Amino acid sequence: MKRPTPPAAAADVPTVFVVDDDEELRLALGNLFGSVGLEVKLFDSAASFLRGVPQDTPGCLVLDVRLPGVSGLEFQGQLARAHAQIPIIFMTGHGDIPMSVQAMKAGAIDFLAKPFRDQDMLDAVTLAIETDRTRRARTQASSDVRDRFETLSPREREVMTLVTRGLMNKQVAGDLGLSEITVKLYRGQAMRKMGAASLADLVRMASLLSLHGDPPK
Amino acid sequence: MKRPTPPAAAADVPTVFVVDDDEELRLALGNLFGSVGLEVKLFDSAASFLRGVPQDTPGCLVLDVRLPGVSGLEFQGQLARAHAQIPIIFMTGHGDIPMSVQAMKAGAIDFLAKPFRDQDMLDAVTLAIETDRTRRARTQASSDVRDRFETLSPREREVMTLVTRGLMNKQVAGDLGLSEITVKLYRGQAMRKMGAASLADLVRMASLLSLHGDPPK
DNA sequence: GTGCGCCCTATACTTTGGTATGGAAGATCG
DNA sequence: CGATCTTCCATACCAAAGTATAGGGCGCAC
Repeated sequence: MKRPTPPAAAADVPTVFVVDDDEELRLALGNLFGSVGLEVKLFDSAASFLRGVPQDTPGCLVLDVRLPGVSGLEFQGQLARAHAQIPIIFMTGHGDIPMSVQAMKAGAIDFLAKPFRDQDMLDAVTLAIETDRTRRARTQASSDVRDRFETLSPREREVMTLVTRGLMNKQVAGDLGLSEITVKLYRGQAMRKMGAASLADLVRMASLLSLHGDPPK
Repeated sequence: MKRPTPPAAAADVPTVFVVDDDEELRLALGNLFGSVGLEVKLFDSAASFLRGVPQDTPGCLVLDVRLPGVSGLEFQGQLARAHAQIPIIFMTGHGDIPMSVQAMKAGAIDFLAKPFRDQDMLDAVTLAIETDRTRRARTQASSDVRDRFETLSPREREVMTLVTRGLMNKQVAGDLGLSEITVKLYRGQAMRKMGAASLADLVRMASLLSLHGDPPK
């Protein structure tokens, strides 16, 4: 199994991660977010952020575009490639339009030019955290199902796939070269292991797992 | 019924709609898009675009931010409110970062500062058209299902809802105060009218219709 | 080897699902 | 008023799904 079921029950209080090499601004942002009751962690570079945040804490990232080492935009790309889906809010002192557009295309929540108004930053962070919360809820729901699916034996998986496609037991049997009674057996086991109370449930799980195609977008 | 089933078979050749008050640029863009085999229509204002494009032609909108009358950004908002989901590519000569960010947040495909490279514009348009094509395919698939769902009688709809939720016929009967045989009757009729070959199909249609909740995002 | 899990089947039986046919009551519309 | 639609039920019957019990063969790990 991948996820150790109780993943250390990561503190689910949302945290704002600030990455900026300007200490003064860092502290100012720390105060700003602290003043509205948010948890904050400050970093002076992308590298130290990576070092300091191995766990999967919910929250968002407030990132300066110009950083020592990799730029903010490059860092965004790295995170994306690593499938780290933390919402990002950019700040910049010397940005231009193409830069902001690139960041937004890559999924940034916002892109603020310095100096920005405190309220704009707070609004962006609020939205980012809400976004992260929603995404996490969805992700976990589907990964629960995925975990259960992985406990199925190969045959059980095949049967589940065909059954949720709408085939009758005898058709599944034909396709897999089995007898109908065997299909019934695996079908029942799949239902039990997946925790599906009905075929309808199982079909929805199959959808979540994209067993047939991705249409549900 | 809403959609008259055969909706005049709208020409499905993608069209680039250009809205800019600078005639010189309009013509240049017309040539550019024409040279790669795209259909193009040119407009000098948002109003004339609205007048000239009542149908739902697939394609994308290349829009100047600064326009006579409403601004490009306002126009984007208007289209969104009117549920016109045509992908938009902005152009601007005097834009700034907040402007571009606002446009991107509102779903613009790209935001190009003038002067831009022809290739950048073509890339953006290609992506926009692909986006529109995908969205249309999805939309139509679900609206077909929706049309069929509307031909169901109220009872048939109720039965379909409960059945696809995973209830057994007898449970549905109990919930609705019917006899089981009646439920079977409506269930069968619903399947036929919806064109579902199996319960699994029906469940997927129910998902598309959000009969139980929106989870599938 | 012994145990265990997966794979597969069979017999036997119950419960659901699904269809067909027929009939009855109320609503709506031309 | 008759046509049509929706709603509802019954009887009858068959197909499919689901469960239980009992087996045998295979591969892997202890």
